[in-house]
Amino acid sequence: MKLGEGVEQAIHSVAVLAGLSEGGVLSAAAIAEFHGVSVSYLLKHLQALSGAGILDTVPGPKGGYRLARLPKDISLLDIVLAVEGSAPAFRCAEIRQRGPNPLPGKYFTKPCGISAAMLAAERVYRAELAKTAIADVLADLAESDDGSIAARGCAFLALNERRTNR
Amino acid sequence: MKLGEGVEQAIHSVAVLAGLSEGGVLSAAAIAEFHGVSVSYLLKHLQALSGAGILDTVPGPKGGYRLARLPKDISLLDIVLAVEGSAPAFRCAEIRQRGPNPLPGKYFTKPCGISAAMLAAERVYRAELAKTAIADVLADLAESDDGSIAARGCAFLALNERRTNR
DNA sequence: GGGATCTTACTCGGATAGAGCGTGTCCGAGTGCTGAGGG
DNA sequence: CCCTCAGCACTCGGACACGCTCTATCCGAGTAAGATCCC
Repeated sequence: MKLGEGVEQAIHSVAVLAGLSEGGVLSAAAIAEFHGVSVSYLLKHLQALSGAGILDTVPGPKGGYRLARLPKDISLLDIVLAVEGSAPAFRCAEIRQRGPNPLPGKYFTKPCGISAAMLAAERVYRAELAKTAIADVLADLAESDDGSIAARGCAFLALNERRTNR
Repeated sequence: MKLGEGVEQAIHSVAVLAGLSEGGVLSAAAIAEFHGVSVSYLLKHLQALSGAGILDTVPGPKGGYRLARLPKDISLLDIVLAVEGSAPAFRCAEIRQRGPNPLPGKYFTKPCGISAAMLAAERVYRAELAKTAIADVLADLAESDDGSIAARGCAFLALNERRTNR
């Protein structure tokens, strides 16, 4: 029951990317510097997000990343699944079918009740994450912020945002 | 986002232990054989359950494990937390406070909205697990079972259950 | 002066080492049973 | 025959290697910008 550290980096990266204007991109190096993390490592997760269709990439000089969808259409679940993989956390190995005197498989047509309960809890978890979009997170932040955090973000964007003709 | 393999073993072990009669115990070796898993490894998790107050241990020859509470008072969450630890899956490292131009900490009195959303989802997950008790799992199994699975379990218990005077 | 072309520098992308944690195993401490010996 | 006591075998408990995933890093392929050269 542990989430990798890259999840936090990925979510924050998406949040920052949500702040740039139409047609603007941000290089991975800039995002990494803003968060004080390793560039190479952040790239790994940005690539995962790109592969999942959450981010678009612009290659070449003056290239970088930008959102592929609107912030309101990117949920936390999308990001978590892209980075951590979509495999369920609980995997039933059907150990009840092992042991010295295993029953024929026909008696185990119904999935294990334990597995069902665990997966049900996981569905609830994912549903909760799916309810929260990046746009919601930004809205909550703007509400509690007196302007300082937003100002720092804007200053960073003004310095590092790149316009692209595509 | 991954649960250890021991969680499944632990839950099934508790389910088996729920089937023995008042005052009966089951050795770790018997449980491991029934599930076809390593004895030494299962012991690790049984000890965790014991330390969490879910199981009682009876030392010495003819000793073993038994439930410390009624099956209806043991939730899946109890078992998962005992085996996996109670630390939250998502840990906020506050990377938004890092980087080249960090703001003073006083601007970050409110917890990170991202962290709040992730932890909220986790609370929902745990609440769902807490709703399901071992007794519920056994009841569901008895409902879909034609008797074969229960019969195998009873045969195993009759062979390996030990009476203790304590 | 304008346009095409070549070089160049910068970007992302995938393949490659190292660390931490889960997995699997082992040996030691503790305890109740069991048998022998004495009363 | 019954009680006491010592030995013992079996149990759980904690300490010890191994493998895999996550973390962190490097080098290579691709591309658009910019300078250069020709018309």
